Amino acid sequence: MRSFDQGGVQKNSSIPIYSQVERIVMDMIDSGRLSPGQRAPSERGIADTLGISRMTARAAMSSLVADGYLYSVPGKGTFVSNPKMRQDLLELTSFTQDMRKRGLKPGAKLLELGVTDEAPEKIYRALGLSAADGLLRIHRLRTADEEPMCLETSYLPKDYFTWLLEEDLESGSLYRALESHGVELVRAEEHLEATVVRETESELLTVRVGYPALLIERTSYTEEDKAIEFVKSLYRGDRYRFSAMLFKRRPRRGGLP
Amino acid sequence: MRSFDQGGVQKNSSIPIYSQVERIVMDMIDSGRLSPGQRAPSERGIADTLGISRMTARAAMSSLVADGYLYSVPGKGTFVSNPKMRQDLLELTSFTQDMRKRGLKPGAKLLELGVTDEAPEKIYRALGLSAADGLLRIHRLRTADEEPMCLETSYLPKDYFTWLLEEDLESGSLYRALESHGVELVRAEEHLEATVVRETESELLTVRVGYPALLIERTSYTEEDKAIEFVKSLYRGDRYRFSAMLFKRRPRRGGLP
DNA sequence: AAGTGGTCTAGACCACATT
DNA sequence: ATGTGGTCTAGACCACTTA
Repeated sequence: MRSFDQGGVQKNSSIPIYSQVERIVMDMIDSGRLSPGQRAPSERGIADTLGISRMTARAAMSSLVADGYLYSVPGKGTFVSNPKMRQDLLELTSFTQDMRKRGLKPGAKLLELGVTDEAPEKIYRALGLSAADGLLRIHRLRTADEEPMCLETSYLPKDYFTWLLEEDLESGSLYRALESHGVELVRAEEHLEATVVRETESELLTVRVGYPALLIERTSYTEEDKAIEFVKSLYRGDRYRFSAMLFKRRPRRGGLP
Repeated sequence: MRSFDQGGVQKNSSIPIYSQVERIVMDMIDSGRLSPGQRAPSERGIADTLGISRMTARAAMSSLVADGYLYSVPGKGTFVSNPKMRQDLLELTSFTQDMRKRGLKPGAKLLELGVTDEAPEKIYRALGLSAADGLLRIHRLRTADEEPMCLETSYLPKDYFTWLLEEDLESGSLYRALESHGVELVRAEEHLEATVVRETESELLTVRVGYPALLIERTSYTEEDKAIEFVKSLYRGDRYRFSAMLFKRRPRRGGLP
């Protein structure tokens, strides 16, 4: 357990001990002191060195296994995963974060911000509203490195978010604005389909009519499963690529042995 | 804890108790005895009724929370998630399974099956091979309800899979064939982008040139992180829609309080 | 024989919600 | 005051791998 000598955990911190242990192990991975394929400290080793219970050490390691950073082999140990496998390929991010992660500078040009009564019925349904409810519509051209990337139209229930009309949505992220008002989106359902650029969109995206484009519809939810936002985004096909990691479903046992 | 009266757990089964509890709770959800939004049995309640430790009951419930079937609210209880939230929207499936899930009848027309020396360098890299290695190429037109759905080209390392040349890949699934030979793919990385149908593809997909299409590239891996298969699929834009569920990354605390 | 992850127990204290 | 999930402890037994 030499590798653990340097750091310890604070037992009376507001941060759970297992979280502190997760961080310690992640730091070992990120700093390269633990390489892919290499064996991570054992649960008992961590517990002894840090003076904590094995179950607490195990909670930390299990969490890292669940997130794909480590994998465990019964009888042998816990090992560091291949980096490719632990890429967060399906994280809920804002356009701003997404572009930054791709190494591009995000930007926005506000095209429309207002209240509307007319929207496809699908949108009311996604937000759990009736056609009588008002909607806030935010229409923006999103840029990456100052070049047009996508056309984005967001819909939110008007009643809760009228304050958004006062917000600066060109320089700041909509998600940041929501969070600073205590609204946190934790889940989203996305549907992607291929389409082509139409005349009204052609000029704004600076590509010719008929150019390939990715149409993404996203419905975002809070922790309490309340739908807050419906976004329709039209990405230039030549500039945007969507990545995902798929996993085979873990069979849930418990039937007949 | 009335709701638990009927079933019990077998303490000496080879199936872990927490797995049995997971199954019991899932059955309550699937059968409708527990509805979305409703409170699930408490950890202590489960423990008392089934005569197990609370930590074991908690392991079951935490697992169901992690998988999105339940969500917990500290101080209040654990509740059944909205069904939409627990759809396995990003499961690794074969074309065959995917179409069946969409209620369509899958089919395949074998266009080419053979060994090749010439493939884009990207494919060798994805499979961890060198250009000197031989590749198996399977080119198929995939249909759904007898209508063209996508053009699919699969590449596999030749050395391990020459037996595939004898396989019936029109009526059967490639994944099924692999599994029956002990090769199980458990993870895949997918990249999606919008494109348009070109002349060579137009006739096979029975859509005109310039029609929107979704290009999907998938690299599939075994449990041991060995890349087995690279697939390039061109889906008709009007027939195929890709769905995904995104989650906000759980912040990993542990820095300064 | 020693070490490992996987499972399980019977308690405990906390912050928070509800009543 | 009671019940809830969240965290933590100090043990235990098992099946497995490695030496």
